[in-house]
Amino acid sequence: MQLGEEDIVLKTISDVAKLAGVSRASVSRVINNVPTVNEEIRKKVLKAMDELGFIPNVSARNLRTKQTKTIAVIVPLISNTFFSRLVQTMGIEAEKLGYKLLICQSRNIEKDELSFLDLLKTRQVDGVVMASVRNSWKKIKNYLQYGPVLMCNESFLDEEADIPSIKIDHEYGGYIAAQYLIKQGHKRIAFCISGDDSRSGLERKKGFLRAFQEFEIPFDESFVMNNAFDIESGREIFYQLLGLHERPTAVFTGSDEVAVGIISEANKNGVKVPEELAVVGFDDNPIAKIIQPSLTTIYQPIDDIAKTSIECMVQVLKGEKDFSSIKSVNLSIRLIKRESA
Amino acid sequence: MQLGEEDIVLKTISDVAKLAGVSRASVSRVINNVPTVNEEIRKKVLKAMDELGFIPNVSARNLRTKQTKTIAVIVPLISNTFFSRLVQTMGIEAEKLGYKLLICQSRNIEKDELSFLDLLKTRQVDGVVMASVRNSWKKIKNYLQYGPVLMCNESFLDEEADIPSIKIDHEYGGYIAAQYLIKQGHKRIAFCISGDDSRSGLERKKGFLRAFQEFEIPFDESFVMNNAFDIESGREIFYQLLGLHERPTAVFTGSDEVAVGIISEANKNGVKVPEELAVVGFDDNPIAKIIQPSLTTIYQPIDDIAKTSIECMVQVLKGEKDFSSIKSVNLSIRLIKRESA
DNA sequence: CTTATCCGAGAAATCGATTTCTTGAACCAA
DNA sequence: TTGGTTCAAGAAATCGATTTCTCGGATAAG
Repeated sequence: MQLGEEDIVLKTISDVAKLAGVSRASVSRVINNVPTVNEEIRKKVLKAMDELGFIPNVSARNLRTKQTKTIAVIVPLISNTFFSRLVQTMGIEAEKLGYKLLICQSRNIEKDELSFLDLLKTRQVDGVVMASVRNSWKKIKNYLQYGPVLMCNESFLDEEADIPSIKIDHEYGGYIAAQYLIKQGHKRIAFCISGDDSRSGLERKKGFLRAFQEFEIPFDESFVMNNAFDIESGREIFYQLLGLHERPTAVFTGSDEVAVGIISEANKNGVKVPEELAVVGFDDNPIAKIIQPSLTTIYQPIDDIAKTSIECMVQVLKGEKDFSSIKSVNLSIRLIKRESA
Repeated sequence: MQLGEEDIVLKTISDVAKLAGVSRASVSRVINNVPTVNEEIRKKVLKAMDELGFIPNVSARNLRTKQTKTIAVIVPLISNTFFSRLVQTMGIEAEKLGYKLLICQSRNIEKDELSFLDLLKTRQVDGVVMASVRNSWKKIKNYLQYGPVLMCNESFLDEEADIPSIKIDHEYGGYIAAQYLIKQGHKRIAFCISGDDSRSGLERKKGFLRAFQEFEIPFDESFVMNNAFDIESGREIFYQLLGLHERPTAVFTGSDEVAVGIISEANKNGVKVPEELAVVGFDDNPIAKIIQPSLTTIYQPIDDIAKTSIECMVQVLKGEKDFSSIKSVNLSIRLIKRESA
């Protein structure tokens, strides 16, 4: 028993009704601002609520109204700066619109991802925004019947996948990065990806390869570097690049962190950036300007992605928009030229 | 009406009971693994649940059990790397212990902070971890009657504040930073703080000043830099430092980001670090190793702080520990010497 | 063989709101 | 005066679980 616990008696709507001398229904009407309620009754109820320090029990309301005013967002891990920025803006936007944001970290584990989607089934959240997808379309599809699921900066390669997505054009991002490097005379360009189950990574690769095709340059699959997701993995990749029998003259990473890890290690090993190794990142993270040489990268409108996703989800939840009518949107990106390439 | 919405009929415990030919109570017993339930009944219920694809409604359970298995954590903004790391670990730890973590961003707004504490009153969360505090002890105190509130890396200067805190010793951190710089011969050292309502910042300042006293060096209050919280503000502070009539030879910041902003701008302006301006950070963020020159900083055991906070909260919520019996803990920190000082 | 005890499962109450249904007063028209 | 509307407010049902209460059968003790 906690100290003072016995003193706390949470007041219910019935207590308020009794004190005000009205019915529970009337109290509920006052709480929910039903306009037809008589001014005198409203006053009595308000006074009673105030006297008792009444606070409505949200679980009871959730049960009855079948909604929780909560949106879940699934990300791999939140400490990655892209995701922390994304989730920060989503949280603020959700708050503004009267919703709570439940942040779920899947750690890229398929099973965990699904267990977070279960929040929909168990009615703990009203909708889910997936900023990370590892499961197949077939698995995800099943959840759509329980509530709206929105993709955020991710999508399915699967042609038949029919789900809206708020994202940037990753394919185009890969394309302009490769094009820029090729035009600077590079022919051996490495490509970094977090894993072969990264949807956005694969799309970037698609665009990347398209540029190679367009310029009729062959691409060597051994130049694909896996497990690239943070500074530390960037460091390791630098050494892998060194070890390749034909060393690439440039590298394109799916995140600024990886790029920074590579540059940092290059600096330590006396490999000159960009002369001996050009580096292009992705995101335009604050460290892109800090690192020396500063990082050429592809700017992503994170706040836009976040805001649009939440706005869209809330519109659906409020019934202002039909889920099936949501159009996927591609937000624009651009190459930011700095010193590293 | 959404497509297919009319098809979804969520099954309830009554449906399961009917199909299995048992009472609702028995179904509930099976769900909650009550050991006394007959094996045959258990099987029938399990089979029925499976057949119907039954998923329990959590709002109903929450209402009845008066708990939500959710912990709220209040942070200023999540994109700050310290807080994103903190919250990442908290989230994973909470998940492990069967709890959800609701991340609340106060943006250092007092009113918002209180409105998140209201989640306790409305029974939307079982407990609150405050990793950011702007309100006075008097205000916070009122919420303790509604559930456990734990401080995380923050505390009240107010002597009578009686609330447990899992934190590092900020005072000591400020002390060792100042001591280190003073021993290197610095006498004019600037001190950065996010604002004069930052509890942890004020504690660091206390320790910082203690070192000055110990070495009998006067401290000039004009060397206190306010509004220091991210890279950008670090940049601005660099120029403020330049503008001081007697330029400091060293600066101690409350976060690595601020330090990095200062160093970055120093590099651009040809001010040599550490020769002309020594810099000491706080946290040991990954960028501390990346920046050139690398950053001397004070290591904080973020994961420890996060894990301990959540473990502690869960123990209280599970009734394994009495809230009033929780002891505040000070986790150890240490100076990491690199090139910037 | 009878009575006391135990125990598992069903019946019913409960959590605290919202929402539907019902009622009676007020008002108007015939 | 009577019958028909209208409408605000009260009564009761409802959301979907958990938990307490109750009961009857099985077992043990006398």
